[in-house]
Amino acid sequence: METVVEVEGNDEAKLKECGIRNSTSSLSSPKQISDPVVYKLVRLEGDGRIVPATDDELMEVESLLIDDKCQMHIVADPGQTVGCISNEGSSSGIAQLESLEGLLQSRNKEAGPDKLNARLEYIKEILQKVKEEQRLRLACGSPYCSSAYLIVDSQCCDQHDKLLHIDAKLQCEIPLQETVPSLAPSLSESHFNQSGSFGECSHSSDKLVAGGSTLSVVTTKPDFSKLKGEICLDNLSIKELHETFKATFGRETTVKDKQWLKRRISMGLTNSCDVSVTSFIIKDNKLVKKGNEEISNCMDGSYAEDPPIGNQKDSPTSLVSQLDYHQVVPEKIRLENPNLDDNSGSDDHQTEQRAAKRVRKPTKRYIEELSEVESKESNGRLMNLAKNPEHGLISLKSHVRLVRNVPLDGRTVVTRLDSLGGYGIQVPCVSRVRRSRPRKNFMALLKFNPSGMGMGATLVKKSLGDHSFPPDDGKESRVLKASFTPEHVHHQKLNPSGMGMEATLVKKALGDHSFPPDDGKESRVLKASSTPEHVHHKFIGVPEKDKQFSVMRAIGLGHNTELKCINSSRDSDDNVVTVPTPKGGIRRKHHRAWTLSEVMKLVEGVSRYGAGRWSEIKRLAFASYSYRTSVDLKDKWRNLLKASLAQTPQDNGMNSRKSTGAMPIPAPILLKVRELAEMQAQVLPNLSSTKIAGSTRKNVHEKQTGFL
DNA sequence: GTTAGGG
DNA sequence: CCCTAAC
Repeated sequence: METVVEVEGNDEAKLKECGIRNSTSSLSSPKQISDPVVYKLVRLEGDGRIVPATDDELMEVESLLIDDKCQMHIVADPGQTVGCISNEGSSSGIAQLESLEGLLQSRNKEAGPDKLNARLEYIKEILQKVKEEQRLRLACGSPYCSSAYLIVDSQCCDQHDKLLHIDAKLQCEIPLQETVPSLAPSLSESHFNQSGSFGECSHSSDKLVAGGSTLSVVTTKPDFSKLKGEICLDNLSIKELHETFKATFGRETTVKDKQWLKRRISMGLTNSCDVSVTSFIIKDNKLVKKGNEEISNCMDGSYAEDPPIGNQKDSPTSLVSQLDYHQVVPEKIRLENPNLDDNSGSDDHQTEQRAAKRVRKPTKRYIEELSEVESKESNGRLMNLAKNPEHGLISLKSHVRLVRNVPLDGRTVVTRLDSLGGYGIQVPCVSRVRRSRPRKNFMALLKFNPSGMGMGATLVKKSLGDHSFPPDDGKESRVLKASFTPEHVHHQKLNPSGMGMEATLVKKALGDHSFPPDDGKESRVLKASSTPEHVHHKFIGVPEKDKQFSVMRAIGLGHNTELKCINSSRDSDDNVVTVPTPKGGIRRKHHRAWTLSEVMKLVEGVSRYGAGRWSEIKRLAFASYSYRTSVDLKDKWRNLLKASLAQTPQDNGMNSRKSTGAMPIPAPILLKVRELAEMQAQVLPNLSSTKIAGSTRKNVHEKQTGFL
């Protein structure tokens, strides 16, 4: 058998190429492959010798690279080990490939001090270049900065070093969904799997190599693994490792642990590059598979921790949030690259299922909340810091995580000057801009609250013209809810009322139109979330002109009426916002319980037009129910579906939980719901079978007789 | 503006 | 029901 492998002819040149090419992410470019200096294609003879590759082979490789299946163009010949190897100083490229490991070791032995120094120089250069590239890339808005990078970041538990590279990381604030070009991950993925020496958290390369059938990809993907761990660093002395470390991180280390050093260095290099991800597999919301042991390695801190500086341990919370984060990101990547699961096998099923669903990126709220948590967390640590300056790095870590969160959103990164252990450090953080509507002036609101520092203030805006309140306004009164989340300690100082201040303003819809709706819809609920920061701002800043708009109006208009209504849930008439349900819960007043006939109409509509055509259904079947929006229909259908699926197994006539207080939905209807669901569920996957589609959900015009 | 899905 | 991202 013959195998084409890639041999680098010049170690240093290769390194340069790594930095540049990596950052440009231009893969599989023929000219790169044929770069006479950097790459040399060779053929691996059956006896293990390498001979120069022919042009034909070269072409073949190119085509492989272009092929989008190239991710696994790996030649795994039994008994033959090939690799993306470095054959430094030997352009002839003849080497014995007894095993990749052996070769690499021998190669390392060749590396004298001079070579090492040169390499270190290039490490620096690379870091520089990568940073530059990333910076440029950011400027151009190029999406190539892989989120993998971020994952790497969080994946390896110890992060405080990364503070040194914060600026580099900031370059990576690219919206998540754009981060994975279809081709690149494939390549890098497999490549990554091969090299296996990913960051600190991986020991798998040992196993890979030792395992016998070592694979390799023919790829132009820059491979820092050559620099990493088992390869370059393996045989370095502690001192050399220290040098490398310094070159990589820009700081000294006193760590004597070789293993640790190697991992740190390799991670440092890795993080500066466009590294592929997915040493993790997400399964059942847990990290499993490849990442398994690596993760645990991280967790036990034996590898990832920085012994000398390190009193720090990852707190459970930080760990959790890291994992949590993983759940968000890699899944996305995996979805876009189903191939990546090739060797995971077990969760193919899940992947398929998930692939069917629309992928959502984490919501702003999620990010904000996460950020908030971390912010608090880090602040708490800051407090400790005062007493225990030695622990400074802990808070550094948490702040670094903030950085990590930023790019998810593509949100502007702001930095705030935090005082960490006496040092002023520009710490990037999510600017928690309030969402949606401009914030209302809560302070004004509070003035009306007799309790002053309201733990909670509720204003009920009474309807002025109740009778004229149209039942089918569509939008009914909604709640203005403002919650203050205490965030930073010093911020709390600004907030005299202290903690947990919450104000809820309920504004009742006005029958007349003297009260223009805030947003075009009448008395829509205004929900604003504010941190004490915002309160602070209110004191200082000039309120936007409409900032106090609705509240002021609410207060002003309501006059005494409103004050009366404060905290007095008057359910006497329909002015109230909430209404108690039979079983003690409360429900929005104007919630309209779904009547049976409505449900039936809905089911019928779905049967006719298909689930998903909510607007269609709304228009045609619910024309007279103006208070039911298409979203309502959708929600209701969802609930019905859930109910039908949950209930049918046991097959009770009615919902097993009648205590719900909700109108029980007759079994027949639920059955019908499930039927429809199944029918349409079958249709959706195979788009090819148009016949079924036509009969069930397409053909809106086709008037099937309803089911009811 | 609609739809899907999480909260 | 609400909200928000995806479409």
